[in-house]
Amino acid sequence: MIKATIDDVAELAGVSIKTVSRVFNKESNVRASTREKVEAAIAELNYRPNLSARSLAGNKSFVLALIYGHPGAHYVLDIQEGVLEVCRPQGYELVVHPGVYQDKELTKEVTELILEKRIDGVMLTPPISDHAAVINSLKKHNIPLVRVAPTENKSLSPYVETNDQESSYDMTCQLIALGHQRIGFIAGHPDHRAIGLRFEGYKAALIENQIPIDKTLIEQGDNSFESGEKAARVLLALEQKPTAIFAANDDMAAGVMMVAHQMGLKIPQQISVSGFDDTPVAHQLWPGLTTIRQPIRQMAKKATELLLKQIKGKDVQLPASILSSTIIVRESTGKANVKK
Amino acid sequence: MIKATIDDVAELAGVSIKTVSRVFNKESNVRASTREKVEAAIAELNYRPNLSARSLAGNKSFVLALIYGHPGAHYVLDIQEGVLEVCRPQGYELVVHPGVYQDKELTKEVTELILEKRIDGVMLTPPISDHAAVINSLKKHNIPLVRVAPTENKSLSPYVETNDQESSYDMTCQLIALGHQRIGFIAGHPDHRAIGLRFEGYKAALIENQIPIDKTLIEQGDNSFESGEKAARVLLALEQKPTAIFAANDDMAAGVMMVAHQMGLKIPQQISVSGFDDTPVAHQLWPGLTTIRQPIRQMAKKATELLLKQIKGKDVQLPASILSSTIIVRESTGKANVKK
DNA sequence: AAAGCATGTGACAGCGATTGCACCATGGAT
DNA sequence: ATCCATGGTGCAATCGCTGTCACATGCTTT
Repeated sequence: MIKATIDDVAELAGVSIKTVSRVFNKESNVRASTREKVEAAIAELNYRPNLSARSLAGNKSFVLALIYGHPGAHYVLDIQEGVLEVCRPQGYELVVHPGVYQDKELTKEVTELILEKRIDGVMLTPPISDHAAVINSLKKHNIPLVRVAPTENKSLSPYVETNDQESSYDMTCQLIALGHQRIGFIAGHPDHRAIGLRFEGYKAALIENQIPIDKTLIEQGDNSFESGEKAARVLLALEQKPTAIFAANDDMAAGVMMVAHQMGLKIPQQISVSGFDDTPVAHQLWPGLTTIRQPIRQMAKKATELLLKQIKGKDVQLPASILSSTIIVRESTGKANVKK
Repeated sequence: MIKATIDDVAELAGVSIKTVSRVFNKESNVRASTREKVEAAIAELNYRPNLSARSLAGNKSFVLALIYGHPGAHYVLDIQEGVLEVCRPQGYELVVHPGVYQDKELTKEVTELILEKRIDGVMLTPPISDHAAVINSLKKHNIPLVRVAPTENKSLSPYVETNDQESSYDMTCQLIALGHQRIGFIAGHPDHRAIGLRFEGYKAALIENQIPIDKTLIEQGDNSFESGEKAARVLLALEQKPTAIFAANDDMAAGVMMVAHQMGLKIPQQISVSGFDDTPVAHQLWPGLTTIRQPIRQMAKKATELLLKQIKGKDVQLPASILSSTIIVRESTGKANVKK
């Protein structure tokens, strides 16, 4: 099956190639009857335009780039598949690029990629969605940009986000409602600003409930399992142990559970644990981890729509949509075990 | 920074564009002095050929496709990044396509993708590496193909694989050495043939050690955590319980551990558990899961090299390289607790 | 009835590379 | 001295599409 070209279609339909082009690109000023003729010819020949020719002539590539940091394989893959789901049907292809936030070369890497591949639009995921140098370079080259969950300079580009802060506020309130007063918090990696908001939610809930914020209950993690373990060892060695620990992501929460198990603490009877992200590990742990699920795929889909709109020259309004996360209650949280 | 074209380079170097093209494509019959002049001009202008133009004229796309099934996010992402690491420096881009093995449309989907995007080469990962219809279609269209861990029709294309069977043989032997005689096995999803080999390794080890194969100790799973749970409930309810359970992947092993915990069985004192894959969950479980680590990224890199060789018209010899997996011993396995 | 204006369509020139072929040196074989 | 491979180089066509612009056509408007 050799591919038909625009000339074949034009000949079959008895029009010029320009008209075929117009029909294919849904331009206006084509008579309905002509359009139908052309469409029939397209269908009959199973015509697909040659992408390279299109790009070359039109100076577009029909390729989007997804620059991702590494907040976890499921997150990345979910985003990736969400993007594909939206962009493929619209004739756009996706190129992925794993980037390291701390890498000095990142900006150069991304810029080269964009220039060489003539990328039409770029999506940035956390933590790179807050990478100022990358964003600036993209803006300078005038590349349409959309960001997932940025926390800074939100006016620089359209974006999508979730109500992380609110969710962690809710989660904290829920723990308080279970009778917990000493709630430990393990913060995420400082580079990853979106995760930082989770800490704000925690604080807000304590304040709202007039529980003093005790700095000894707050540990800095870096999103890794190991950092969760380390923080848990500190928190659970306190004279006045917390009765609950809220980790800013599931991996760190898993670390907490590991330490609790090793110390022979019963979850949730002696210590409640909750996480954030609802990664698969959350329900594979024992007991199941109470956590917060983000609508990752939806965010990606929404973001892709915003990006394509920009590319097509439509105005995109800020601020972009906020999608809601959900608390998933499992067995790792329970009533506080307060000594009388 | 506006991109230089081949004409700019030719002018600066004082040669024709044809010669620039020859230099860039490392063709022969260029005088060394000319080559140097051109290379200097390329460097000075920071010239990068326009991909679209190259594709159009040369009828190549410089794009590879990775068609992946879903054996787990880490596996997929590892493969993906391994491929990128090799193909990018050689000027090839990657397009990813999540495919569902059971999807009737998969072959059509892949074929369309290949035809529309003029993909230069395709990589298939398990379980799609054994999808006969997809492979046939690719062969029919004469697209260079490489497969990761195929189990059937290995002569159809170059491939890479690991010694899954041998590793699970080793793992089983190790359990036997710890005194286990009743070793349960939870098999993987039947579509995923590579995982099937793991069962063969288990059987071989038993036979070698003259332990009768007891069908009641063998359960069918489907790679999911839940199927591991279900299988474990059956195995651990047996009158003659196994003293160890070997699951064909980590997720199922995690399910086993969950059930064991729920039943109050101590791991590994009362029941040893081992998995396969060394996914992150393996060391986040408590106790840490003894498992087998595959060199996923290396496989991807090797496979990409094989693919690019084919594309460039070099002969690739079968069979392809076998990379070794490693047993990772953690705390979930221990001496058998045999009743006297 | 003439002018003006949208609407519909096609001819043709690129886009920036590759590729086939012609051409010119050069040096060894005859 | 002549011829012929052979290495080295350039001209011009080509890939399949889009964008510009000119040109028809049919309808209002005066």
